[in-house]
Amino acid sequence: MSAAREESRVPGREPLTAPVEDYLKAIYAIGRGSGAAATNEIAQRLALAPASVSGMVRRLADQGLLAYERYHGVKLTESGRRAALRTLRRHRVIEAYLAEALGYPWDRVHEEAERLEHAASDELVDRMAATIGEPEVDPHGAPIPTKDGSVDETEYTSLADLAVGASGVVVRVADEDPEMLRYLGELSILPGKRITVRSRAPYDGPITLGSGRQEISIGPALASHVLVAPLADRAGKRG
Amino acid sequence: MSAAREESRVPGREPLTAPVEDYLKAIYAIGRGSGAAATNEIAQRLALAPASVSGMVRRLADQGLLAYERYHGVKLTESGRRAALRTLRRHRVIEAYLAEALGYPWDRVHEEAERLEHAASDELVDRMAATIGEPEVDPHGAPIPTKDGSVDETEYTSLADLAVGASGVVVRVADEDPEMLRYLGELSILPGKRITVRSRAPYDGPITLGSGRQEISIGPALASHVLVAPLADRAGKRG
DNA sequence: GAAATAAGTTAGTATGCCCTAACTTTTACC
DNA sequence: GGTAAAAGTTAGGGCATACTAACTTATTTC
Ligand SMILES: [Mn+2]
Ligand SMILES: [Mn+2]
Ligand SMILES: [Mn+2]
Ligand SMILES: [Mn+2]
Repeated sequence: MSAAREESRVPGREPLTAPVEDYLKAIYAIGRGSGAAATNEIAQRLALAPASVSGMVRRLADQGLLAYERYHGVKLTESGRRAALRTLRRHRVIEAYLAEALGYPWDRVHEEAERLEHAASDELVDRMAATIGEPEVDPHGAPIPTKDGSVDETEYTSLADLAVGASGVVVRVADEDPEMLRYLGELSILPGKRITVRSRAPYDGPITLGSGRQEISIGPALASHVLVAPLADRAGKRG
Repeated sequence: MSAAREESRVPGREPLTAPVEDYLKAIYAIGRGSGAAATNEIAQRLALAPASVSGMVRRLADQGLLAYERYHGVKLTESGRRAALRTLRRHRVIEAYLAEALGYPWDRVHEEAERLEHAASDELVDRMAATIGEPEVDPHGAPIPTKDGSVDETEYTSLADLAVGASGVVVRVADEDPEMLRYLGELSILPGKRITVRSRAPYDGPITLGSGRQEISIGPALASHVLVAPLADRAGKRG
């Protein structure tokens, strides 16, 4: 009868499980900028059956991490967003630390971080960040959320969308596919690299790029995974 | 009907879960030197109900990790022992790395390692070990198993068992209780320290130690958690 | 060696997270 | 705006891991 005897249901006090953290990250990534995330999209990202997502999403909504409207997708609550960003910070600090302090190649940090992000304490993550000089981006150029939960949400243009003749600086590449990362490395399409779109063949044809003094040609599927900060240069943006 | 269609039951190929790894470590620790581990003792170490241990132990035996005789405890099989030592290596390398490379205080490495040991890949652990110069012991003096699964199993004397007048070098202290570790640190009872037993009061009374040029007095409960390598010195071992 | 105690097991239940199959709701299209 | 396709949910399981309560086996004690 006394309230003190009841299950103490302070939401957000108990540590989240690894699956829960991965759901929140996925939902954050899909709905970045407050959009809603669809069940099927979550399922695809996490390689789960849609039915599994329906179940989990309901539990997360009960815990106050999501706003869920049946048949209409989910959105992170403020509490869910904070949790997502905490995991994202862990993930990216760990990636940066592995690359910087332990010589991990950039194509293998993601997989390792995907597990460690659920096991590392805040203190460890903070020590890692301090040791490598508080980096602002991970090895793939993704911004690292701060401890207080803010993050740069600038939306960049993909190389696939950059106009012919335009130039940009590579700011970020997709981090999940090791083979793709190795290939980008070979082409030295790396964060910081300046690139100009020379031509684009029709019907999803190859995109020819000027990078340094070489000319390289990539498909649009690859180009779409490279984000650039456009530069206003001689060629302008007409295309 | 074809054997190839059957569930492929190659034992020891699928990665072990965190609980399983912790069971194996506990069983190894209890039965070090091939003794058997009792259900209640496993339960106590892992802070679980004995009934839970009965259940888990059966599954582990089915997987070939344990030899289990109902009502008579368990022993690690060769495969179980290998798995236990792999986890132990991870745990101890991680502890050493946290202390050495990230400035973690020795009283907090254990808890962090207890989680990371299940998430770190072999490659990460090997890189950590290489980075800090392939240490042979963790920060509490426990020997680090090698990659091929061998480990120094020397049994040391506890300070509680050292004869009055005898001296020894501290080789290892219990690693689980942070408060105890902080206290030992204050007393500078650390691995490498040379200590002489000056006197021992009866009825579990205090043990007086000479350490450096100071004299300190500790209870037998604490002394039992400090392992020493006895020195044959002037005082000898009579006591 | 029988009774008392300690140790260990089984039965039954819970929770988290996943699955497939069958159903319902939404949406897209003519 | 009715129907087909797509998207999403529910129903019904499975497995791993834990718990408590009740029972069984082993050990200790007199
Ligand atoms: Mn990543
Ligand atoms: Mn993850
Ligand atoms: Mn430890
Ligand atoms: Mn552990």
